[in-house]
Amino acid sequence: MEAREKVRYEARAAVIKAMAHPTRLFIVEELSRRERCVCELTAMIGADVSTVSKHLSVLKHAGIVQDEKRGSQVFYTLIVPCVLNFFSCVESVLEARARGHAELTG
Amino acid sequence: MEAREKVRYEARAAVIKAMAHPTRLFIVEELSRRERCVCELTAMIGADVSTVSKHLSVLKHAGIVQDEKRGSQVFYTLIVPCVLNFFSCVESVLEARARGHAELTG
DNA sequence: CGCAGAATTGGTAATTTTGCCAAGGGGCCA
DNA sequence: TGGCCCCTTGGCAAAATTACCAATTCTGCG
Repeated sequence: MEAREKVRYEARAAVIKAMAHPTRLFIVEELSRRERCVCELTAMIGADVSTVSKHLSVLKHAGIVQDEKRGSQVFYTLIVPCVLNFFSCVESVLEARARGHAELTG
Repeated sequence: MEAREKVRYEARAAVIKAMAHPTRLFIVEELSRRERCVCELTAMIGADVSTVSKHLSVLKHAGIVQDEKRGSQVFYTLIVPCVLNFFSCVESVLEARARGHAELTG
C-alpha cells in the first residue's frame, strides 16, 4: 500500500472508528430524532457527564455531529445523516451471522 | 440505557469496530472486486502475514467475510456487500469536514 | 458578588488493540 | 520422506481506548 493510499484509508478508518462504540451509536441514533443537550444524553446513557462529553467530542472531531451553545447548555445535532445507513447494513450482517450460526448448529 | 438495549448497541458496535481499521477497510474494498488469497492481500498490504491473517480473522468473526480453503491457499470473499456503502458516506463526512474547515480558514 | 447547574479538560488506571516474531499444522511435489 | 509454501495461533511489548474523579470555565439567578 502506497503512502498516499494509506493516508486515505486512515482518514476513512478514523471516521468509522468514531462510530465504533455502543454509546456513540446510541448518541447518533438519538440525534437523528432531534437535537439534544449534553445533560439529556447523559441522563439517557447513565454514565458520567465527562464520559458523555468525551464521546461527543469524538463524534464532533470526526465531523459527524455539531454543537451549538445556547445559554448554559450545549446542544448537539447530527450533521451527516447518511451514517444512519450503517445501522441497516449492520443489522444485515448480524442477521447473516445468525443464519450462518443456525446452519452450523442445526 | 437498559441492559437489553445496551447489548444491542454493543453487537452493532462490534461489527462497525471490525471495519474501523485502515488495513481492514483496504481488505474489504479489495474483496469487493474479487476474492483474494491471504498471500495476495499480504503482498498488497506490505505487512507481516500473521498481521494480515489476524485482520482477516477479525472480519470473519464479525461476519463480514468468508474463507474457503483450496489447496494450500485460503481465499477470502466479501459476504455482506452493503458495507461498501460505508465508503460513500465516509467520503461525505470527509467532504463536509473539509468544507467546514475551509469556511473557518477563509 | 456568590452560588448552582452545565459542560469541558486533565489526570490516571484498567482494558483493548495492534504488529511483529516464533512456533506449529497442513498441503503439495520431488 | 523431506522440504517448501501457505496460513494460523501464541506470546509479548507498545500504543490506543475508555471511564471515572477532580478541577476549571461559563452562564444565569438571586
